[in-house]
Amino acid sequence: MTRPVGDPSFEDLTARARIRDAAIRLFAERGMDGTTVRDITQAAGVSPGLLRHHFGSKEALREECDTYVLDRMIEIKQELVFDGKLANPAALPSIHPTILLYYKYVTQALLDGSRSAASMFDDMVALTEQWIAKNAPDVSEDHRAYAAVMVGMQSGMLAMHNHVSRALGVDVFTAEGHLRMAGALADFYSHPLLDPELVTKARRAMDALRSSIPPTAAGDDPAAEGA
Amino acid sequence: MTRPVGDPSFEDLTARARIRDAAIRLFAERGMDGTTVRDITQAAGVSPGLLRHHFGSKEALREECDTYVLDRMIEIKQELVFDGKLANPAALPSIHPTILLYYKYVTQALLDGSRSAASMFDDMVALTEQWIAKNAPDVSEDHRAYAAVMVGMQSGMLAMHNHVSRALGVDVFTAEGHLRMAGALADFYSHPLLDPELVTKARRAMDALRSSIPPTAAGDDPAAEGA
DNA sequence: GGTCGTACTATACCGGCGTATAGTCCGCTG
DNA sequence: CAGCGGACTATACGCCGGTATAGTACGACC
Repeated sequence: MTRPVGDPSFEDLTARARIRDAAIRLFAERGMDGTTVRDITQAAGVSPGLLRHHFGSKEALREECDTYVLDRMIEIKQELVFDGKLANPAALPSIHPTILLYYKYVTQALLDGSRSAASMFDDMVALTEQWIAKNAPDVSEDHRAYAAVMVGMQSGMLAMHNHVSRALGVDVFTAEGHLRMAGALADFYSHPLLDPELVTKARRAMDALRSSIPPTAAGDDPAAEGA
Repeated sequence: MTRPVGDPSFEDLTARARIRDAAIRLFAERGMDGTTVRDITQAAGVSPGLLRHHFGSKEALREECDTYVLDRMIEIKQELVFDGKLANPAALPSIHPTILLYYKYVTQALLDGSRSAASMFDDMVALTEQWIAKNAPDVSEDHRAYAAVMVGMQSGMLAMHNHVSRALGVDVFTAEGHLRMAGALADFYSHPLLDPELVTKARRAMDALRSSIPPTAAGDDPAAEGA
């Protein structure tokens, strides 16, 4: 009831920090819209008014959580790189369990339309594109699309974490589940699944289609939804 | 204002069908929680009460939309396979633009926690697992995880469609954008990105970690959120 | 032609939401 | 000790969500 705090550093168990931490956890779990101000303050053990007093609004709190989580993430990663504790980022969560929560948070933030998370996404795409250009330029002719798809798939898989977890029988946001997922991911990256010839044949068919498609398409187009 | 209908088959422009179609479009666009009953009925050009009259509740409407979309999807795919119009499912959207809307819908349904969509996900994982066991058993030792990750990545990437689209400069839910995405995806499947030796080395490090991890982990664990 | 069922509207209800405001407690400073 | 400011609570306001209900228009059937 009265908020079980784990191991907060001493000067950080102020009510303000408790609200922020509760918000991060709840935003990560249920998303921004799925979390009410009252949920947060109840989890933090304070009154709803205090949230407004400290943060002004729910939106402002969200932005503060965004920057906080993002800062902490790069902080943790740099720290680990400094200590040289690991070469493989996939193994990171098993060392620093809090980062799994942050992964979850950022994933949700992407779905919720957070601008900070979106720009982080863009940064990752840019970095991936550079990495490909330098280390594996032959994997695709369209480096940009390749990078975007890769980042989108990785973050998207986390967005589907409950379904993936259900299929796996393990929560991918636990160290154990995350490792299993990372293992499959490694296989994915290292072994070609499809025959390249078959793919180029398919691509040729796609190219043929591309020229012959009607200009209209679905999506947010208000027309063109048939029965 | 009064609902621009595209090309509904005649007996299907009943108000009931209009409500369903509007709901499908709005659910796909904004998700279940982001769409209000009044939004739907306004888009369908009817009064809010009529939704309740025909469907009973918003939740019941959602379920009907779910089954409708899923049925239509397999119907369309079977039809296309029957006609032999294509061998490559990635090119499908350019032929049948409505299916892009359905893709979007199912993706959102997965995020919204729809049971029908979840069981569709499970089916796809099972099918993928079988396919791998038969056609590419050497890509991984953990066929289940590989299949789950693969399906999760594909559907998840669509969940991140706005971010991927932003990075690409094209909406991936248009025929043009979808083709570009599919192209990158094909590269992804056909060319190994990482050196297998490097991966097996990383995997060995992961195995070492797996035995030495603390039993606790983040996620929905109420404790263990540090400062 | 009366009645009955169905499609449909108008409007009200109730709860939960984010937010605003008034007020209390309390440690610090002059 | 007076008072002042920040942390914090209690409570209320306005809005909007899904839902419920009463009522209307109209075609079908006996």
